[in-house]
Amino acid sequence: MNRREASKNETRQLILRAARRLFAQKGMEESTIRDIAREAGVSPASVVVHFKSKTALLEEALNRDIETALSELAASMPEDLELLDRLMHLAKGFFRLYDQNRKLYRALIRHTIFEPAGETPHITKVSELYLRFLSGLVEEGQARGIIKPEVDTTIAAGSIFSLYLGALIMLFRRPDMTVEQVAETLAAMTDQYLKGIAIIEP
Amino acid sequence: MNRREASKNETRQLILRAARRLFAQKGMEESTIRDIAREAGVSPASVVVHFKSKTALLEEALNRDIETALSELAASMPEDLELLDRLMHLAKGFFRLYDQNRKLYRALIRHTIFEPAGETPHITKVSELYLRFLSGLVEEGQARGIIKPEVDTTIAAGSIFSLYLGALIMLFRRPDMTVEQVAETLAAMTDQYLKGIAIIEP
DNA sequence: AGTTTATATTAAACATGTTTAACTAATAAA
DNA sequence: TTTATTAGTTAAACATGTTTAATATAAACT
Repeated sequence: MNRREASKNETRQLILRAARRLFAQKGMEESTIRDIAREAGVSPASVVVHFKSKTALLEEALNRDIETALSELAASMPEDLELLDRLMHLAKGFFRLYDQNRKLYRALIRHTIFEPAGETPHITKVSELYLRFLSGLVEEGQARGIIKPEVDTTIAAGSIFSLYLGALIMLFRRPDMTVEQVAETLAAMTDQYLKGIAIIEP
Repeated sequence: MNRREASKNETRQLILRAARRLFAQKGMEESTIRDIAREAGVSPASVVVHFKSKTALLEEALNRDIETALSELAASMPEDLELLDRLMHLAKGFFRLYDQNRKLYRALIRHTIFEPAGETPHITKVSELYLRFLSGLVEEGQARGIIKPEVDTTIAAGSIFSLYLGALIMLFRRPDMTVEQVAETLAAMTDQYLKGIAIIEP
C-alpha cells in the first residue's frame, strides 16, 4: 500500500471513530459534520470527501455492530427449538441491538430502508443475508416436514421479514414499549402466519 | 370568524395550494420553502409559522388525497369477493395512489412512519383507520365462519398491515417494479398468511 | 375615541449539509 | 534529479431549513 493510500485510510478511520463516538453519544441530528470533523482532527470537507454524505457516514459507522450482531445471532441460533422460537431468536437479537440507541438506529433505518439497493450497500447486504437466512430456515422446515412443501420460500422469507419490519416500526414509534412487548407482538403475528388464520375445508 | 383569523386562513390556503403544486411538480427536496413562499406570495418565515416544518407541510399537503383515496376505497369495497381479494382491493388502491408520484409519497412515508403518533397526526389517523378497517374485515370473516374464531383480530390487522408495509417498501425501493407486480407479491404473502405455511397435525 | 394588547407577518440572522476551487504533497514521468 | 501529474486535503462559498427579533395591524379594553 502507498504512503498516500495509507494516510488516506488513516484519516478515514479517524473520521469513522469520531463519528461512532459522537453519533452514539449525541445522536445523528445533534452530531454535525463540523463536530465530527473537529473530533477527528480533519476538515468538514474531508468528511464529505471520504463518505459522500452524512447518511452514508452513519451507515458506515453502524455497519460493524450490525454485521457483528447478525453473525453472532446466526452462530448462536438454537438448533433444537421450533421454528417460531428460532425466528424470534433472530428478531429479538436485532431488537436488543436497536434498543441500545433507538433514536440512532431509527435514523439509520429511516434513511436506508426506502433507498434503491445501490445507495445503501451495507444495509442492503444485511437485509439480503437476513432474507436468505429466513428462506433457509423455511426450507429446512420443509425438509423436516413441518412446513408445507408447496410454499414458495422466497415469498415466505418476505412475509416473515415484513412482519419483523412491522414490529420494528412499532419499536421505533412507541418509546413506551419494551423490547419484550414488541417481541411478544411479533411472536403473535408470526404464529398466526405459521398456522394461518383461515379455516381450511379439507 | 375574525377578520384576522380569516386572513390567516387565507394565507394558510395560499401556502397549501402553492405547496401542493410545487411538491407535485418538482418533488419534496427540489421544492424549497423559499420557492413555495414565492409561489404563494408570502415570506418564507410565514410558511414555517403556519406549518411548523417542511415535513409537516408535506403531510398537510398530501393528506387530502390520501383521505379521499381511503374513503373511496372503503366505499367501493366489493362485498361479494373473498377476503384476500378485498384486502388486495385496499392495498392496490393505495399502491396506485402512491404510484402517481412515488418519490413524493416515499418522502412522506419516510418522514412519518417512524415518528411517534403525536408528531404526524394525519398519517397516524389514516393508519389507524386502515387498521380498524382491517380488523373489521377479519371480524366479519369470523362472523361468516371463514376465519378461526380464536384469532386475535387486532394482531391479525397488525399482521396484514405489516405485510402491506413490506410490499410498500418494495414499491418505493424498486422503481423497476410495477404496481401489479408488487401487488402480486403482496397477494402471495397474504395468501400464505391466511392459509398458514405450517403443517398442522389434526 | 384613544390606548393597550395580542397576533399575523416578515426581514434578517443562524446552523448546517454540501459544493467548489485552491493548495499541498506524493507519485510517475522525463 | 527535475518536472509533471495525480490525488488527498481544506478554506471559503453556497443552499436551504429554521429561529429570532422587529413591525404592523386587528382586536380588546378604558
